[in-house]
Amino acid sequence: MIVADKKREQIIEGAIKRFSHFGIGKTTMNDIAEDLSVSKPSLYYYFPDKKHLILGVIEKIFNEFFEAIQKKYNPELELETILIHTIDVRNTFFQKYYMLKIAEGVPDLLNDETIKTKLNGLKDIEKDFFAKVFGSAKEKGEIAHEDMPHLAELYLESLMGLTTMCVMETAKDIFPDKKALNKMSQKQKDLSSIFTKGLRC
Amino acid sequence: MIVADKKREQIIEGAIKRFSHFGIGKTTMNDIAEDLSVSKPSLYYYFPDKKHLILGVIEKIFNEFFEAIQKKYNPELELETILIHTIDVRNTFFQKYYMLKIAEGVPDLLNDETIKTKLNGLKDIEKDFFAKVFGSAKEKGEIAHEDMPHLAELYLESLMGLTTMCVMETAKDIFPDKKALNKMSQKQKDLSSIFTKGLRC
DNA sequence: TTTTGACCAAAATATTAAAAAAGTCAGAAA
DNA sequence: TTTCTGACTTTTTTAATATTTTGGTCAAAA
Repeated sequence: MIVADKKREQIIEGAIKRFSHFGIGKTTMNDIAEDLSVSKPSLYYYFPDKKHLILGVIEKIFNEFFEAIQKKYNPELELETILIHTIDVRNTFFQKYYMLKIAEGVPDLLNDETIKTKLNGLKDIEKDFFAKVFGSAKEKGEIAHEDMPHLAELYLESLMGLTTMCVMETAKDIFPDKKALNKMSQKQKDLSSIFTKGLRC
Repeated sequence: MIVADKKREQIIEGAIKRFSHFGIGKTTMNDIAEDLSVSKPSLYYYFPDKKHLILGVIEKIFNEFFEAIQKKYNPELELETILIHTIDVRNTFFQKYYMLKIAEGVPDLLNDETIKTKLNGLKDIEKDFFAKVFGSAKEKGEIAHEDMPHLAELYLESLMGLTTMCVMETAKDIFPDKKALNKMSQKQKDLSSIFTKGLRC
């Protein structure tokens, strides 16, 4: 890796530490600079503004996420098992980076076009993964269905919906406890089980 | 109906008109009183405070909702059809009373114990309805499953999750348009279809 | 028993001043 | 030339305050 890129990575990693501990909204560029023992203008040498640093953080975390999913993915296994494994990876990341909650603290971050595009792109990548998983299950004769992208979107959105329900039930500014998290996870798996069976007919 | 109760109902109906037009947060007790051409203390003669008026509103709307669901419910029909009918009723109400968004505008209304209890109670009623529907489908041999309450909770929460996803995609303070609403409705129905099939095995 | 005008206290809102943060730049260090 | 920084400016947040609105009360009238 080029030296400049390495430095860029270090900054992103420093930002991730702060973000995942205090949230994006409560982290200043100075905080990050101090953690790395550099000056603020150094940060601005590598990133045009805070938004692009956040963008870098999002990208890095999701890459880590997609890698973890791919690593755990074994096409040999039956569909339901694959989905359950994926749910575990998803929720590990959900827990690890809970404090990031992109929407929170930085009001109009989600209204920003660049951020929205990036987020949608990442969502699409996850959707493509599930489309691939469902497609592979079809080839193996496990399920009978046509429109895989549509199926993937429906499944993914149902999972995310259950996650959101869990977050909403949790009091604001409080980390959802293990119990609630397990309950959520179980619901997602139960749904996956029924979902899988439903695709067989 | 006793005269006093009739007056109470009129106040609730007046409140509903305001609430569903401007939201709870933007509606004052004076607004409601003026609409009904009475004084504010009159309102307080029938309700100890605004919270109890809101409680009355919630109760009335949900009663209307449950009645509509029951009315459309025909145990003779097959499970999937029943679920689809129910989704239509649900979303009609969702649209009709979208402006109410209980959480919004009135910050700690959802933290209030009385409101939470009421809301949970209503959620339980809907859950019981679905448990009944699933139970009846089982008796008819349509599905094979044991824990109906659990199943009902999972299904209901998935529906609500998809609704929430739709709301989150909609820009703040803007009514979700017909297109988005239809898409949401379609997703709920697709999920119901797969869900139903998944319960057969 | 029901309703109201006049009133009060609490909460929301608007205003302003102070502090903190984002972002810039000329120039130093590597 | 590339990377970095101290000192600076500008924009946002936050805090403090005054002002208005709103929820809620009460004595008295209908």
